Amino acid sequence: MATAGTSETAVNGSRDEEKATVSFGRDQLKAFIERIERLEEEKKALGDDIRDVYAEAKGTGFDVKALRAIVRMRKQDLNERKEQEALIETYMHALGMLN
Amino acid sequence: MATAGTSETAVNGSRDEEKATVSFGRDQLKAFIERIERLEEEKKALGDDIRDVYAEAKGTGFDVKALRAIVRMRKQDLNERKEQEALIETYMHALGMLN
Amino acid sequence: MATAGTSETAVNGSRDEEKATVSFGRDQLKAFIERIERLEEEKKALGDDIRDVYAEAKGTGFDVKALRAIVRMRKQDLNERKEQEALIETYMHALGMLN
Amino acid sequence: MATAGTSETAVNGSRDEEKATVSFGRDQLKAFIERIERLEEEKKALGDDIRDVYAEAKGTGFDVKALRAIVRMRKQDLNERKEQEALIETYMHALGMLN
DNA sequence: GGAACATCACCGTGTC
DNA sequence: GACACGGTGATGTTCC
Repeated sequence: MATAGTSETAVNGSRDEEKATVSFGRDQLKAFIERIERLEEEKKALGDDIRDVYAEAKGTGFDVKALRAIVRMRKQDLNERKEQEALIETYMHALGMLN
Repeated sequence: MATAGTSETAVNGSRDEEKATVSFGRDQLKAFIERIERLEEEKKALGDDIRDVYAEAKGTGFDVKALRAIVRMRKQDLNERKEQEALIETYMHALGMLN
Repeated sequence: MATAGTSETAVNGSRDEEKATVSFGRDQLKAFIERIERLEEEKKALGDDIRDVYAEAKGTGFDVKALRAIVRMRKQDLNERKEQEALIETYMHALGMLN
Repeated sequence: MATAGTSETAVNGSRDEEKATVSFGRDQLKAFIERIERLEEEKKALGDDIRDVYAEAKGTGFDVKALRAIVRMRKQDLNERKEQEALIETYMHALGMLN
């Protein structure tokens, strides 16, 4: 199949058909771009909301960095977390940072 | 102000008040965490939607990498315009034309 | 003192003096910019070197994420680290993530 | 491949070989950490140098914010040029003019 | 599974 | 000295 949005000359087909195809490709492209941009705006808005919540929590005395750590850990699988911590301990031990 | 979530003994106030404060801190913490997690879920869902749109566009023959480039550039253009404006402000300030 | 690089007309002084001042300002600006850019290049190069070392370590079987954690911890003051961890534990406890 | 730093028992090989391997792992780990820390020190020193240059420029009357803006823009110009070239490649690819 | 890319969090700096 | 911003580094994701 031809790549959408390209302007390679069709071997067969009338000029009108080609024009219609190209136009359609352009409209389609525009539609996709707009859908994406719309979604990204909403996504950004949510990101801003999250920032605001952290800010609000900070305003009531919570430590943002620690909050983020909590959220991160809750997202993480328990086993993963333990494995990672064990590995770090191993390295620390090798470096004499423990004991 | 004291850091929320710590349990240092208040100089004044009954034990009950303290308990209530700690409990309230806990509830507040839960509330913040849950709000954040809720928002992050929605954000993730939007990310997935965006993915889907790209996938759909790809399915109709568009080149995803090029699409991403277009979206990126349109975003950069906006940013740059804002940056330019901010820069003009800065220069005007440096030249003593503001303030 | 006048702001360097600005072109406000000096109240006293010949046009030649002014021209010389402006030129000097320009040269000086150029010099500063170049010094900064030179230093930033070197800084970037070191950043790249660090990346390379991590990559090499990874190539010999080390876990990069854990290595980074180690480096971070060695940089951090011991007390700081403990405080942060204690705070996180407090939050985790409040959320029933411990016990 | 086994993760470096773990101490899983080798299926073959004497205990001595294993010990040697572990020790080597430790030495290797130390070496990597130290290389990284050394590089980070140098990097930090350069960061300090840059700060000093800005401070010096400020001392001779330049507006630091404006200076930073200039440096930033010059960097962006470079990046953009590279981005443009990459973009052209992408488009050519999308149009089937490459490959 | 590795490389490139986009996003995100952290930190240093400047400001008020 | 707290807040805001910009720069930088790290993480997670996508593509090959």
